Amino acid sequence: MENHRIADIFDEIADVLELQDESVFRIRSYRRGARAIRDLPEDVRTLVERGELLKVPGIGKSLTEKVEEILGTGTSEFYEKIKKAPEYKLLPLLRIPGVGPRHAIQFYRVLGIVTVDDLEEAARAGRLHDLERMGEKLEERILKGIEQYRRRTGRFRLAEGMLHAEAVAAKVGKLKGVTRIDIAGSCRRMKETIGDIDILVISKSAKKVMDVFTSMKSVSEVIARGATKSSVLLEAGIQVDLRVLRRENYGAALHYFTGSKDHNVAIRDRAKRRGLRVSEYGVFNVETAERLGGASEEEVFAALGLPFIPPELRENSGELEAADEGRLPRLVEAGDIKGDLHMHTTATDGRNTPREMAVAARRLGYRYVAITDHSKAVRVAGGLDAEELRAHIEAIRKANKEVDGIEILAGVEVDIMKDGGLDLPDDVLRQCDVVIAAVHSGFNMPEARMTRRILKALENENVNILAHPTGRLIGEREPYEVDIEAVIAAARKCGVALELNAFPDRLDLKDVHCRAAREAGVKISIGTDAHAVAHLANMRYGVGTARRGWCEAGDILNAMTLPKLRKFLARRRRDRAKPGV
DNA sequence: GCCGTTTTCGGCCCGACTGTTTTCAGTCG
Repeated sequence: MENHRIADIFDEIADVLELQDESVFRIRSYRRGARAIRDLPEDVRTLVERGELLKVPGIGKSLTEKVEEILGTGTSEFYEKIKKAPEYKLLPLLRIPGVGPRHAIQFYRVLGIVTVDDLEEAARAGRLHDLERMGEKLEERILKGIEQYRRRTGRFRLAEGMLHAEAVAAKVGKLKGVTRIDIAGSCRRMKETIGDIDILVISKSAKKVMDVFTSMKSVSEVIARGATKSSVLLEAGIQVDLRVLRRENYGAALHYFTGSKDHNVAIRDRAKRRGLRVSEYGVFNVETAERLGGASEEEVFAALGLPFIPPELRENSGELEAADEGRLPRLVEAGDIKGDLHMHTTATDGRNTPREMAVAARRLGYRYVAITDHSKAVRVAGGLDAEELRAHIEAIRKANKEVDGIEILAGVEVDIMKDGGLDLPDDVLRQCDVVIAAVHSGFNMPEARMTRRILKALENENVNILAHPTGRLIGEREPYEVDIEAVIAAARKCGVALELNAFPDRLDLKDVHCRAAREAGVKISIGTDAHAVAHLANMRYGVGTARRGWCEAGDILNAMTLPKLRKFLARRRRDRAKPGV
C-alpha cells in the first residue's frame, strides 16, 4: 500500500508551503489531497491504472500528476525541491504543541533554530522571550510543549480514548447543575484512533464544572482554562477539551465538535450556497441574521434540508450526497448483534472455559457464540492438533447441553500456512460448525504471493470466515501486503464472510474496507477475538467500525438469527456436494 | 491547488483562548 507514503508526502509539502507563507488555499488542497488518498479503500495504484484518481474529491490535475510521478519514479520533482528547501528541516518543530508555522519560521530566521534540541536550548537560555510578540510565558509553554512532544506516542487507540473519555464524563456528569453531557469528537465518530477527547456540557454553573474538570486526580497539567472552554492533559498523555454550552446552542455545538473537520467544511459550504451560515452557535440566515435552529443536531441538519446523519458517517465521504438522495444506510446497532463468532478458551491461550464464555455472552443478550481456539501452528498459544480439536469439539458439545438459553457452536481458528493450505485436515474441520481461517505467520511475503495464499485458503469449502483480513495491529504493525479487492471478490465468490475483528488493537477489516466489502455483497462477521470474558465487551468497537463502513444489520453475519446463520454456514459445503456446482 | 444548480475565474469555514498587546497575532480545533 503506497497510499500512506503518498499521503505523507503531500502532508510534508503542505507543511513546508505553510512555513513558506504560501497561499492557505494551496496548502489546504495538499492537506485535503493527503487525506483523500490516506482514506482510499483500495490501492491508489489500481485507481490510477483505471484512470479514476481524478474522480476522487479533492484530487485534481496537479495532484494526480504528482501521484503518477511518485508511483512511476518513487518521488516527484516538486517534492524533491521541497525537501531541499531550508524550511524542510524545520518540520519536527511543527509537531511541538504550541509551535505553529509562524513561530517556527521566526525561530529559524532570527535565531537560526533548526532542531527541537536547538529550540530547547534557546528556550532554556531565555533567548526566545526577546523576540517580537514573545514573552516569558510563551517560552515556558514551548518548553512544556517540547516535553510533551518527546513523551508523546502519537494518536491513541479508540478503546483507550473512550475509556478515559467515559471516566471524565462520568465524573463531570455527576455534578449538580449539569443537565447534559456528551463525548464528541473522533470518539463519537468511533474513529479507530483518536488525537484528543472533546466533551460538551450543559450546566448552569460553568465555573463549578471547570473547577472540577481542571482539578481531577487524573490531570497532569491544565493547558487552558476559560469561562466556557478548558483543556487539560491527563496523566495518560491524552488531552481533553471541555466546553460548557447553552441549551439553545447545544445541537450546533455538538455537531460542530463531533466533526469531522472535512464534514464540517462541507456542511458550511452547503450552508453558504443557501445563503446560510453555520457555526457552533447555530444556523443563521446571512442577510437577516435570523437564527434557524441549533438546539439539536436534527435542527442543524433540517435547516440545511438534510435528515440526521449519524456521527460515524460524518467524514465527507459521500454522506451529504446520500442524505440528499434519501439513501443513507440504516446503520447496524449494538442491539442487532445476536452472537459472537470468534473467541478463545483455556483449551489454548484464553483465560476462561467455553462454559464461562457462553454464560457471559448470554448476559450480553446473545443467542449464540462460537468457540474458536487456535490450531497447532500457533505454538505460543498452545494451538490444537486434529486429535485435540476433536476432543475440544466434544467438550464444547457437552457444555452446550449444560448451558441453557444460548447456543454454543464448535469452531476453530485454523492457520493459513504459507502455501495457502490449512493447518488441520479437512475431516476434522468438517466436524466444526464454524471455521475461521487466519494468517498468523509469514507476514512479509510479497503482495502477489500473500494474495494467492489467502485466496487458496478461501477456496477450501470448510472455511466460513476469514479472520482479521489484513493482519494489522494499530500503531504497531502495518497490514501485510495483500490485494484486498481480490480478497473481497473471492470472499463473494466462495460465500465466505470477512471478519471485522473487534479487538481494539486490530479493528480489521477497517472502516473503508468494510464499506467496500458491503458494497460487493460480502457478509461481515464482527468478532471480538476474546481471550477472556471481559473482552466480549469490545464488540462495541467492532459495531462502531462497521457503522463507519456504512453497514446495515443485514450486512452483518452475527446479526443473523441462529437458523439463518446455520444455513449460511452449511450452504458452502452443500453447494460443493452438488454435482456440477 | 480545487471546484462549479451563483462561477472556467474567483472564490475557498468559524470562533475561543492565550499572550503580548492597547487592537491583534498565533495556535488550535
